[in-house]
Amino acid sequence: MARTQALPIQITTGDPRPIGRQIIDAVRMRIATGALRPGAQLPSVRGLAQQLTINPNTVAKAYAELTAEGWLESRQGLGLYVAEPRQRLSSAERDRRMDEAIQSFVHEVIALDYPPERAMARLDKALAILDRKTA
Amino acid sequence: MARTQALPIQITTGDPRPIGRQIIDAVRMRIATGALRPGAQLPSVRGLAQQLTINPNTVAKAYAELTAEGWLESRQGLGLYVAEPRQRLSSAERDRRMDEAIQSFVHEVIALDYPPERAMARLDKALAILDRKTA
Amino acid sequence: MARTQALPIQITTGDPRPIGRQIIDAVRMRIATGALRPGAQLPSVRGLAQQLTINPNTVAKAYAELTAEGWLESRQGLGLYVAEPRQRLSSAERDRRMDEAIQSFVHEVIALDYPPERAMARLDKALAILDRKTA
Amino acid sequence: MARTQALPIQITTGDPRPIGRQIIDAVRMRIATGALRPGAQLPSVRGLAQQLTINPNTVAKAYAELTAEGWLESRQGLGLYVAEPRQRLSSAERDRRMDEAIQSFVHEVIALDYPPERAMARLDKALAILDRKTA
DNA sequence: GTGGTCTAGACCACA
DNA sequence: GTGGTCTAGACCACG
Repeated sequence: MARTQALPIQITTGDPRPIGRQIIDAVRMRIATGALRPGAQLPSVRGLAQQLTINPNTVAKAYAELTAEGWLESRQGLGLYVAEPRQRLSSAERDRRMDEAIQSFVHEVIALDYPPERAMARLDKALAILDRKTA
Repeated sequence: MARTQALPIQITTGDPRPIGRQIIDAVRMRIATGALRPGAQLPSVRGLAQQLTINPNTVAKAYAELTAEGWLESRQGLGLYVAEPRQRLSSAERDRRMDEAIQSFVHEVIALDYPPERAMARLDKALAILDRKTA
Repeated sequence: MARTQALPIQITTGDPRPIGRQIIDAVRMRIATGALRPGAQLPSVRGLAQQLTINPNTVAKAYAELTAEGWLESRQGLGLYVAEPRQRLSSAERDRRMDEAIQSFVHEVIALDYPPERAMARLDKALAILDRKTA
Repeated sequence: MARTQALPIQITTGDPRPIGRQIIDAVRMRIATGALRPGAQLPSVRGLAQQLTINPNTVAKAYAELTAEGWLESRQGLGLYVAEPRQRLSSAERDRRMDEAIQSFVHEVIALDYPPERAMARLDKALAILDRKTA
């Protein structure tokens, strides 16, 4: 019955990502950093939609993707909960997709003519939030 | 393996990027790594379109974006040439866009539950191609 | 330009599966049996929706899931194509999902009090379509 | 490991099935394997609901479906008992529903690109629990 | 109350 | 022309 304290998901109009993706990223981030632990309940589709003043279908679609990816699990009629962590993708697929992310990042560094060392330094700092999930 | 002066731009059907973006990325990459030096001439719109068997409009649009970004300059009636390097974006804008790229990368690391150190190591290796432009 | 001959996807109102799922199953079946080979183009979202007289969004969602699962890949502005086969899920995840399917089947055999040997025989026959993909 | 006469029905939150279905499946399984024999009494609606800490309505609905299917029979004021086995569905209907189950299984084998022989082997093993009801 | 599915129609990016 | 995203509102199953 008790919600998991606050889950202040925010959407930003200035953000280039579609709002569904913002929700997905935000939820994954909270799980990865330990702000949302396995078993925690998520805000209801309708509730979050109302809070963010967006369409419930957009929230439902985001939750559906997170469920398909194994981050959440639905308990019929009760709501959605954070699932136990499990390895869903094959190593090859993970490496393939990381390859794409790396290529994309490299292309952006080039496009901005950004100093590679500085890019690495900033990225290293940004990844620090994942260091310990026992936040 | 060593790429020299020619510009063997390849487009890959399996690539998730739209082909216009593939061209842009490829040209910027060649300039950034020194494979294309300032003053070098690019293949004509029609020539490249024919070579890649794609729509000339797609090539023209890619070249237009590269020109707008300051990578290329057109010499009327002669064709497109690699421009002298210059700073186009403000520092603030560059930092803002690098921020976006970093956030995007971090989100992918999270989504894949990829070991951050390994991601950094692979990225570092990928960025090595930019180390010295005097290749 | 040329479509891959006929792709007579059918939806049945009597089918208990939602129509989106019917599309997904049908496309996967055609790929698995070799009726659709890697590189083949699929009917357009709007085209298939019109042919089946259903909403284009339903088709789009089905195609999106097939793309997320790695069966299809989209080429911007050109359409959707059958992707090269690749192993996307980890072995553990595949075994876990097969476990669920087996449990579900066993429960149905029990519910119908169906002779297990006969169930196995019929299933064996149904799986025969996968024997050689070079149909 | 060996299950005897008690009826230690368990519901699992990680199970994708709704809990009402879990109850139905569990009871049918126990009857099919002989763990529950004709004439045996089932836990009361309220008792089971309390034991599983779920809504009594859910238990009542599950029992109602099992009664409708002919697995249980109610003796007014005394409770619910396992019924004598009887053929409820026509052969045609049983075959039709087995068809659906088979199709569903085949679709999952395809979706997972799971080796058919291995799927059959695992299923055969899972069905072994039904071999002799005189366990 | 919860999520899951479907329909309808709009707007955008890409080619 | 293509797919991708979002909104709006309806109906169903589950608890």
